[in-house]
Amino acid sequence: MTTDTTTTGAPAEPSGDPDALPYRYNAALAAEIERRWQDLWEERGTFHTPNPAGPWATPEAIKGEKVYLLDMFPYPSGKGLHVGHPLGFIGTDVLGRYLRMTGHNVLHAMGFDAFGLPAEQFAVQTGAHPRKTTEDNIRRYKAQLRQLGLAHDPRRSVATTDVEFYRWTQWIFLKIFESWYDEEQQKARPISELVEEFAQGKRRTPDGRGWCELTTAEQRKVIDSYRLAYVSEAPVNWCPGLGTVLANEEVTADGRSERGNFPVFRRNLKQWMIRITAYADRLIDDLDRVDWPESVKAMQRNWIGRSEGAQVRFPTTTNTGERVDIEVFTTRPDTLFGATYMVLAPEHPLASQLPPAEWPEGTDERWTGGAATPAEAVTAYQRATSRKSELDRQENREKTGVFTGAYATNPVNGKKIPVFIADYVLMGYGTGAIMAVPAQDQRDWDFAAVFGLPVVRTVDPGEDWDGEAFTGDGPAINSANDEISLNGLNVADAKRTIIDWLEEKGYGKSVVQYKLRDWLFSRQRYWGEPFPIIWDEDGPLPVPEDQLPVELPEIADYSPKTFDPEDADSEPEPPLSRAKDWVRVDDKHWRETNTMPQWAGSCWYYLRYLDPENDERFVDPEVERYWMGPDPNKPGDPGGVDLYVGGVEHAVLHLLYARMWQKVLYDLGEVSAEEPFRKLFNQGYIQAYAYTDERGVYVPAEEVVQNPDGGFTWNGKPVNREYGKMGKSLNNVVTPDEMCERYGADTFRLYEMSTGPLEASRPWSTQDVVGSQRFLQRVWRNIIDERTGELRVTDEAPDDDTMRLLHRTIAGVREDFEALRYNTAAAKLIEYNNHLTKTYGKVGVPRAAAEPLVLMMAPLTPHIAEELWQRLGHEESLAYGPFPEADERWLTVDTVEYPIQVNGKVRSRMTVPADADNAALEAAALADPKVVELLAGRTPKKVIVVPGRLVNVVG
RNA sequence: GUCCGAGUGGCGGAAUGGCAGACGCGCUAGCUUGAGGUGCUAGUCCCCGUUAUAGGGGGUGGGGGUUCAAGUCCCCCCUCGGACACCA
Repeated sequence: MTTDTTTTGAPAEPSGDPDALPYRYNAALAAEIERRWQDLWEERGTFHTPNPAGPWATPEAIKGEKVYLLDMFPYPSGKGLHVGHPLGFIGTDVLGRYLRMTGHNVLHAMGFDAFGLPAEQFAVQTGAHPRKTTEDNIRRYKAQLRQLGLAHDPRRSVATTDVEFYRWTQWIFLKIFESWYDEEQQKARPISELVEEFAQGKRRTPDGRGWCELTTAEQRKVIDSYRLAYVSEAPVNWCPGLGTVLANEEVTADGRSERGNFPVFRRNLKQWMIRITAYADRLIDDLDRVDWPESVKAMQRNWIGRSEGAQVRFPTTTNTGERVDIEVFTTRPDTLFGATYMVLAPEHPLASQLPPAEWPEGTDERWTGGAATPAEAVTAYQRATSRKSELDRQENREKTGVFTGAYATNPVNGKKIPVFIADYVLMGYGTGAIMAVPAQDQRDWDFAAVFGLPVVRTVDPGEDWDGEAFTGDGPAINSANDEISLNGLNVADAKRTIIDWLEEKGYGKSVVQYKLRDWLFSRQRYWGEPFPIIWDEDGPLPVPEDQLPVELPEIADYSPKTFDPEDADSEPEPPLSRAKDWVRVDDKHWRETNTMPQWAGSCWYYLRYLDPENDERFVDPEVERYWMGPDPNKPGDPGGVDLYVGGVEHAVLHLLYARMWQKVLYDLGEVSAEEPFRKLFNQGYIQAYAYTDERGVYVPAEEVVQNPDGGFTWNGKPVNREYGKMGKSLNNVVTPDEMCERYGADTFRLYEMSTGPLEASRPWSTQDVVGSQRFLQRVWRNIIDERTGELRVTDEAPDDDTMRLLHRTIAGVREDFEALRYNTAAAKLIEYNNHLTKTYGKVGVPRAAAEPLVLMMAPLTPHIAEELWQRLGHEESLAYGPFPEADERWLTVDTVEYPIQVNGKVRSRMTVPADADNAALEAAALADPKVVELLAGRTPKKVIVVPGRLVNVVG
C-alpha cells in the first residue's frame, strides 16, 4: 500500500507532527483506502443482489430474509449535492449494510428523477439538449454518491428519462387509460369489460338508448367518460408565466405557482386528468394499514378531505317564476332547524337567476350593498369578487355579501329564509351553496352579526356557555316539526334521524364529499414523457403496446411558449406541437403534444429497481411478489417496500400519486402489493447558519468566527446570523466532496450519523467533524502501529471486564442499528474503544476484542472496517458478515451496584450479588450506614425494591 | 384559527416511569512540539461549602396533578417549527 508519499519507507522518529507518522489514519490514507475498496466492491459485484426470477434469475444465490430499502430518489440538479442531501442515503446504507451482515437479502438501489423544468430552462438559455444536461448531471451525482461508499446495486440504477424506463411509464399510463373504476366492486377494471356490459345491456347508456343504436363516435364518447385517464374541458390552473397548466397541488395557497411564483389563473382548458378521486376512500382507509408517521397520514387525510354529511334541497323561485331547488351540502344536517339564511358562492349559476326586479318590502339597508335593485347589487358584488385575488379573499376575513332579493324555503319548517351571495362560500367545494346556521357555525355567526340575521340555537350549549357559535356536542333543542323531533338527541343521533327523514320525504340524501380533485396530468413542456396517445376527430386512441416507446422528438426550440405572467387569456402551446412531422401520423391521426408531469416516473420507479433489465414486462410478477408482496404472516399487510426514507416535503404529492398508481396496477392484477410503501420514515434535514454583513450581503459562512462575547464577526466586522437552508445564494454550502477530501468518507458518514437521530433536523457544523475522525484514528491506532504499519493486536485473551463490556456493546449496538438509532450505536462503539485504549493502549489490544469492534463499525464506516478486517488477516470482505453476536454468559454479572434512595433521592450506593432477592436487597439497604443515619432510628413506612434498578426507602 | 411536532449544559444530543446530561464539539489545565494544527492525559450542569477532601442544596420552557419515584404519564399556559387554512 502507499500512504503519505513524503514519509513512505523507513519508520520516522516520533516527532511533534503526528501527521508525519507514515501509517497514521488521516485524510490522505482514508482517501486511498476508500478509493481502493470502492473499486473492489465494484469489480467484485459485492452488492449485486440476486433475484428469484426474471432476466436476472439466480434463485440459488438467495440467502436469508429479503429486505427492500428505498430512498426517495433525487432530482439531479446542476448544483450537485451538498452535505444535507446524503443524510437519508447514508442512513439507509447503514441499515442495509447491517442487515446484509446479519444474513438478509437486501435490495438497495439509487436512481434519478430526471425529467423536469430546470434542464429544460437551461436548454432554453444555452441551447444544450436537456438530455445532455440531464446526463451530465446524473454522472456528477453518481460520482458524488460513489465516493460516499453507498452499497447500492449499481446494475439497478435507473433514470426516469431513460427511454427504456419511460417506455414502461407510458405502458402503465395506457393501463390507466384502458381502465375504468367499478364503484360496485370498488376496483379498476379493463375498459373492455365495460364495453361488454354496455353491449349486453347490463349497463344503461346515459340517454337510455341501446348500445347498438349509438354511433361509434357516440360509443367512444361514453367510454371515454369512464376512463381513469380522461380528457376534460374543466377549470384548470393556467400559469402564463410558465406557459403551462399546473396541478392543484402545485399551486400555493395564495394562487401562485410553486415553481417560479407566477400568478395562476382558473381557465377552462382541455387537459388530461387522472381519476384519483375514484380512489379517495381507499387512499384514506388504507392509511390504517401502513406503518407511516401519523403526521403524514394526517396530511393525506386532510388533503383528501373526506367529510360525511347530507345534500339538502331548499326550494325557491327564479326571477322568471321557475321553481328551482338550491342544493346545499352540510355536515350538520342536525342543525337544519337553525338555518336562518342561505348563501351562494358569487360564481354560483343561480346567483344571477334569482334577483327579482325590486328589493322586497322592508329590506334591511345593510343587505343591499347600496344598490338600487337586487340584480345590480349581485352583479356589482360578483365583479368585485372576481377582481379580488385569492390572497385578498383569504386575508380579509371580514364577512361581506349582498342579498339576492330572493327567499328559499327551509324544508324542515317551511320558513322563508333570505338567500345571499358572499365570498366566504366557495364554488369549488360541495355544491357552492350553504345553509347558514349561525348558532352552530362561527363563520355564519360572524356573517349574521354583520347583516343582522337571526340566530336560533338548535344544540344546547349548556348554562355557562358565553361564547358565540357552539360547535360541540349537546342535546338538540328547538328542532321539531309536526312529523319529527330531534329534541334531546345528541349530534350523532340527530344527524341519523334527520337524514332518514329527509330521504323519506325526498328533501335530501346522505352524501360524502371530498376536497380531493382529479389529478391534472398534462403539462405543456418538452422535457417529460410523451403521452402514448394519438387523436382522430372523435377523440383519443391508445398507441398499441408494441409501438412503445413513443420517443420524444427532436425539436429546435424546447421552451414552452410563455406569456406575460398576468395575461390570463393566453392559450397554452406545447413545445411538441412544433415537431410537425412527428405530430402528424397520417391525414386523420395526430399525436398528443402534451407531456406528463414530473410525478409520473416517481409513481413507479421503485418497481423498476426490482427488475430493471426486463424488456418483456415492467417487472417480473414473481420478482415483484418476492420483494414487495404482502407478508402472509401479518394479516392485513398491504405489501410494499419495507422501508422508504425521505423528507416530509413529499407527504402529499408524490406519496399520494404513487399510492394511486400502485392501486390501479393492483386492481388490474399487475402487482401483488396494495400499497407501494409499507413503512415510511421521514428523515430530518441538515440545516446551516448563514451570515449577513451590515449591508445585508451574505458573507462566506466558513470564515465567520464567534467572539468570546457570543457575537459573530467576519474579517473583524460584526455579522448577523440566520438559520435555515444551505444554498449558494446564502454563501454557506458545504459539499460532501470537501468533507471527503478533508476527512474521508468514513469520517463524514460517521459524523452525519452521530449528530442525532435520523429523524431530527440539525445544524451543520464543520468544526465538529473532527470528533468523528479522532475516533477512527484511535481505533486505527489500537490495531495498527502508526510508525511501522504492523498489526498491534495480541493473541492474549481479553480480561473479563472487557468481555462484559464487549458483549453489552454488541447487544446495544444491534438494537440501535435495528431501530435506526445510529447516534447511540456510535456512542457505544466509542465507549468500547475508549475502554480498549485505556486497558490495552500500551500493550496492544487482544485480537478477540478488536475484531468485533471492526465488524460492528462496518455499517457506519465500511471502508476503514474492510481495510482493518483485511489487515487482521481475513481474505473475505465483511460485507456479508459475520456480525458479532452477544453471548448471554457475558451479559450477566456477579455483582451489581444499586443506588439507594431515601424518599426518592439517591443517598447512598451498595454493591450486592446480582442474584440477591428482594428481601436481601431490602435488608442490605436498611443496613447501609448512610440510610441508618438518615432514618435516625425511625422505622421506614415502606421499602420499594426494583430488581436490577434501585431500592427506595420511604421514611 | 385548526391539526401535528418539539422545548434538557455554551452547542449537537443521551436517558424500558427508577442514579439527568451517555457520546461528540467547544472550553480549561497539564504533557508533547522550535511553533502551530485534526496529537496525548485529565477536568468541565449551576449554587453553597472546604487549603484540598468530604459534604449540602437546586436543576430538563412555566404552573398544577398522578406516583414510593416524573425529562418521561395527565391537565392548563408560554415559546419555536411544520402542515392546512372561510372545505360548510
